[in-house]
Amino acid sequence: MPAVRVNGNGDVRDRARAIPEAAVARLAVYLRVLSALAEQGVGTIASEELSVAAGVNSAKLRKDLSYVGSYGTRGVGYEVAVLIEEIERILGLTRNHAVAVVGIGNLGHALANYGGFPGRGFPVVALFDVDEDLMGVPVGGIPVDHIDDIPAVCMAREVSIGVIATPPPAAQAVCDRLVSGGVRCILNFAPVVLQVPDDVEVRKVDLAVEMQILSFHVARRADSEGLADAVDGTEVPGVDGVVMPR
Amino acid sequence: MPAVRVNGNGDVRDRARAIPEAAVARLAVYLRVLSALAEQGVGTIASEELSVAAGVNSAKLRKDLSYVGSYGTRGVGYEVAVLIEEIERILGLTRNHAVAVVGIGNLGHALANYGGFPGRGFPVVALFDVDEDLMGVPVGGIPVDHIDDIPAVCMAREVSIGVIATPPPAAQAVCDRLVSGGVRCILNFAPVVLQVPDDVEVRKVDLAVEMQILSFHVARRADSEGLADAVDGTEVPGVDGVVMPR
DNA sequence: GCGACTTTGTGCCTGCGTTCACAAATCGAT
DNA sequence: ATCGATTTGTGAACGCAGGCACAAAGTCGC
Repeated sequence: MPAVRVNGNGDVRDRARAIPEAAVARLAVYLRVLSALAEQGVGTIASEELSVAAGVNSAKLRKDLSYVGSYGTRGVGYEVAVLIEEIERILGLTRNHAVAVVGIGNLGHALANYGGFPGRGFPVVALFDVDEDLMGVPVGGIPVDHIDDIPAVCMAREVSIGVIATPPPAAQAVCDRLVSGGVRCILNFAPVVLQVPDDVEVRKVDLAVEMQILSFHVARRADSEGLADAVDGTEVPGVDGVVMPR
Repeated sequence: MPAVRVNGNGDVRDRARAIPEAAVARLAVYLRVLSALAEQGVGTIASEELSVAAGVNSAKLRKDLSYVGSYGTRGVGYEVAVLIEEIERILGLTRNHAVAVVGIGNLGHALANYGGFPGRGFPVVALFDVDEDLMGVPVGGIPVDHIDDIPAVCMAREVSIGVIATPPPAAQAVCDRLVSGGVRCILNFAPVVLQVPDDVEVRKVDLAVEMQILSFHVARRADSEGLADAVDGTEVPGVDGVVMPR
């Protein structure tokens, strides 16, 4: 995080910088909800209603939207079309972002076929794998290249987002090649902590971690119940073998 | 979120409650790194080294571990085996958690075949879909049931974690059925904001949102560069693509 | 045109998570 | 047995994000 900003007049760059990551994630959600509303022909919506649909507090929603700018009308609400446009602008969705997928296994295959990629605006322009048998084979219309060619191909096709869907051991090497190919944003599905230069942005999607977090919650619940029983003495008859190790 | 706790003496339940969600996610990462270390025959490790491998600050790592308990030896470090055991205990990984996967499309298929599910301990015990052609067909060894049977089957097989991999329109209905089947933890891959009772825990994995966040970062970079040029008037002629922000 | 009503935008407070920095604990060498 | 080196565990400070609540702003009805 850079130093404190003393500005008062927020130019675009400062404002963009200032948007908290959490808010950006929510903006993407708002955008989806708004798109659905637009399709239903809704022209205007109030923060209260939108916030419910997005599953957040209405004050938070308004604050998030204020990062984007002031596009609401007091006493009325927000114009859906305008909001969509502005959020897309902030998120950089008015421009296309070339995507490269590395690792054409189960997941990579699914990604490559995901028809233009979620939400559109993310054309897949390159696929990579180590498997010699896959070389040149078109998957979802794009031929697979060898991972050794990552830097050259990414550079040539101006890839801005790299998706890593390889087995864990290959991930770091692949990541390094993407970086040397000029890719500064990476989406990592491999269960590995990637080491990258400061100016590279990595987002990870980690199934195992998600499952374990849920496991924690399951365990926590079981603990509470178990202890509650112990504390208030309420014997729950039909629990069927739920014994707590502490 | 329940009310504030006035505790001061931390019994197990409170401690479990007290672990911040972010810390839980990191514990899962530490666990993975530790497992790798154990396989390499490492017996003891210091917080500093472990923190680097996990990509976090060493103070944060120690604090995270302190939520689990005091299992380090000052002047030496942590015993890998002990740490693994304790983290597994806290995350509830000493017990199996039955998983149900709903939506046997591209992703659902991949998940069902994921051999015991990431990291093990998460046996898939039920599969569901709407497609009549899939009924009874075994995928990864488990026959597919109809989504109408979700409540009954989940109840019977004591499913504790439900995974939603359906198209967006079906997600909420599926979710409702899982909940009525007693499932309290849900992993949602559908790009939809699920509405659930307070006592149900939902984690979402949203590809479109991840891509859009990355898009934001790409755009932010582009903006900075563009504005930097505009502001200081420095025309960058032959940069050949590599421009450093900052 | 004016007043009542609605809804935005935001200043301020609160609380949580991160980071710092140091005392306590342990080990190994002398 | 004592001292120095090392590393943990945590109290305290800090900073950021979330939530409340209200003033500003605009609409609609009369």
